Amino acid sequence: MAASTSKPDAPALTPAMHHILLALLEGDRHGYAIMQAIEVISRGEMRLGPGTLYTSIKKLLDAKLIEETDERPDEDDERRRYYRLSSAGRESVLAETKRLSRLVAFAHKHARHAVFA
Amino acid sequence: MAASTSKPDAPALTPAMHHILLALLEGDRHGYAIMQAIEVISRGEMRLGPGTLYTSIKKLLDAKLIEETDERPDEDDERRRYYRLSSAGRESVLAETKRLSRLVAFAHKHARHAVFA
DNA sequence: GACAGATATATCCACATCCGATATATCTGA
DNA sequence: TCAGATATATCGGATGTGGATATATCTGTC
Repeated sequence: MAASTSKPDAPALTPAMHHILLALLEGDRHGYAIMQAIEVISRGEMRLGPGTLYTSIKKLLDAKLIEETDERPDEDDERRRYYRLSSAGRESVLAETKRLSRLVAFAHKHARHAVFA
Repeated sequence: MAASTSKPDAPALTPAMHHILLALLEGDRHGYAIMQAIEVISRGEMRLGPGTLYTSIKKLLDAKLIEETDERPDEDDERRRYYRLSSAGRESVLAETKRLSRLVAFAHKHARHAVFA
């Protein structure tokens, strides 16, 4: 992955990592819920298998873009491990959003007669 | 790559393939020029090495998302091989743009106080 | 005309990423 | 009690990426 986010040496996001951060932008979630949220957010166009999901979570933890939280809702399944965005993770996903919005703008500029949602 | 474009069984685009199609949306180009255009379009955040570049071009040709053209400017370097978007390639890059614009909109919706370019 | 450096395509290999299968265990509802 | 969904985790194979290398041509300069 050659792409890097806006910060000088911010770790580049893979598509899987990007989607996980997006899911957490909406609120703290545990792994399995992140997987389901990604399917909803992407309208079923992005699906993470358990392999990609948990290895990506591990890498995001190592990069300190997400943190595991102690807080959990009442009557919760004790197997669940909850994650939240760190401030670096928030910056990272917003930088990636900015990067993608430039690509979208570029496509708009050069595509005539195209309709976008 | 689990993501698929809007068409029922359209081939999923890797980030490298996506950027190549974007470069060709601007106009017909040869391989090396595609590489340079991607660097400009992405503001240096995406760089394809020759390995990724030429293997991705080959896959796009196989998938019939791009075609090699005979037409070339006068006084041209004969080593160059020019490519253009097929109509399927055009649909594909616009579908990918639509997909990404939804992710951008999602991030906007859930990020407060964030500024986007 | 010789030369350097950018241009241009192409392939190889190592590494990163991704996906499905598998494993294990718990929760929920019938 | 049982089935199926939930939940985390790891493994191996397949795919994607990036840098090194190779070869050759073009351009400008001395």
